Amino acid sequence: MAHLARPSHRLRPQRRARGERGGVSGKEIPYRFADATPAAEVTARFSHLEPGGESGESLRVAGRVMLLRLQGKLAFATLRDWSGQVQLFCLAAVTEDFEELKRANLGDWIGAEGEVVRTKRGELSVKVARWSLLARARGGFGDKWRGIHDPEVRLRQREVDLWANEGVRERFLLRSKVVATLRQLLSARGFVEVETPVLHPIPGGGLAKPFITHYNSMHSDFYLRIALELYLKRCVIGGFERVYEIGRVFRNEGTGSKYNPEFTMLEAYQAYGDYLDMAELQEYLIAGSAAAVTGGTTVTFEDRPLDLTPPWRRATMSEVIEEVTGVEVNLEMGLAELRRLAGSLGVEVAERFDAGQVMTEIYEKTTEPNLWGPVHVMDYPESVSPLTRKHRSKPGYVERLTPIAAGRELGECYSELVDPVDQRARFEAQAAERAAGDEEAMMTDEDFLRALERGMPPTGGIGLGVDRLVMLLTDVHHIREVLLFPALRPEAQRPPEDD
RNA sequence: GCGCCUCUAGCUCAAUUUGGCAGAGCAACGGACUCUUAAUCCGCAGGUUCUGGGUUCGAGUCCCAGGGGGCGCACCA
Repeated sequence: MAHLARPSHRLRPQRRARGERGGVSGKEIPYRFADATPAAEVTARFSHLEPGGESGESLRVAGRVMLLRLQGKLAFATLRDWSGQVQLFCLAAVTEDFEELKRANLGDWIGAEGEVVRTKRGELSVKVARWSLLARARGGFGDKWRGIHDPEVRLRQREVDLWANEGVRERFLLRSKVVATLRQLLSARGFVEVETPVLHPIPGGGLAKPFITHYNSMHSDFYLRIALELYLKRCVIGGFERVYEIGRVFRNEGTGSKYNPEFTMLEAYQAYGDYLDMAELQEYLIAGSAAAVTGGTTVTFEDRPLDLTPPWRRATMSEVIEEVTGVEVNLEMGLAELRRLAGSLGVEVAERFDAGQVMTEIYEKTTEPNLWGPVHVMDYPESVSPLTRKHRSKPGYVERLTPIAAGRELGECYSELVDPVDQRARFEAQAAERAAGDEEAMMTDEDFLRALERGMPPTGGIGLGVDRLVMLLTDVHHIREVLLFPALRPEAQRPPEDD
């Protein structure tokens, strides 16, 4: 925000002018305000009260003053709590400390007690007999009609955004419902929720650059987890046949409209299942979340309808590439031909890429953003999937499938690699990649290999990007809109206030 | 990291395409008002136009540099 750079003494006249109404300061702030009725409940319970009607029933409400309409010996305040809004109707002859109440600031928290009435103009109100100031608000909270649009304030001072701007609280409430719904849906299928370490001695389970931290008492560096996978698989080996975790993972990457360095991942593993079983589970979770928060399985995204009703179409990577580009692409044609095709499609590929990496690059650049879907894209090349089991019938491919909706990858489904010998070979291939300069390649995890040697049954796994799912369901196009406190550059040093 | 855009009152925004006294609404402050709904009305304040430099008789406006912010690209989910 531009004015942060301005010397503070220039701001002082305005700072002084704001929030300086003195009267309410005489009120003592109580330690509690019990038994408040939520505004939404007041609205519902007295919906049949006629204009001008008096309910004869007194109750207490509490919330934040959003608007004040002062009218001499009358005053109206719009009070907002978590559930909704209700009007306070204050009369000089009825309301204790009436003159004090008129000096409330916008943003103040107030608790009030009085009879529920409906005004002559039809607004359901609490006719305030007694009231308490619960908190004073100081500082500019934006235009009362248009709110605050400065992204710098909205994101760095999210508490302001949450109450000053329409729809923001609702979006985060919806996010909470989505997460709760995912837990219910998984629980209904017998999945057990566990919590695994965030600090990893070796970052595994995905391809990404990790954050490094230091554990003093162990005199060694640890990594913030980039995935949940390896510990969850060890739970399966230990006998948790259906297990999941919803947790934060961390990847040392730039930010963007779809990227935040920490994000919330759901991973679930199901013994005796394969990637097709997991595709069904994905649909169940995604469509179930949509139904829980929107009432249906068709959502609107970017003004286009998106029907998430299961079952979704399944198509191979080769099929969808050909549909979108008109060009046939597959591993069988070999590295040289794949490179030639990539060039003709305008896709740049690194020197060290093998056939599978080139094919995946072509898919991600040309095809995925153009798949409205929803569709499950299946049969990925083996070289880009080091923890996935080889395809049962197609050499060079693995049993991996990604649910795509609105051109976005929402998650992953796998037939998990359960063979310790194969797994060791994949780790060694990754080590070679790493030696060749790929910072995202995996490190060999001997603990995990030893676990696999204890015996892992055929297992299906899924990953689901919770943030992206919420974006899809709320029709927002920046991940910051679904993260309460997104990663931001540290705030510019503000000159000290000298008053 | 590279490209494009942007920065005016506490907030939201104006300020003749092509330089000519920096404005409005809301908020704040003082006042009026017993049924308001972004209440209304009267009054009063509030500005280093992000910073620094340049061109010019004159710069919010044009040029250069720096800073904050946004959006694309790239790595990634």
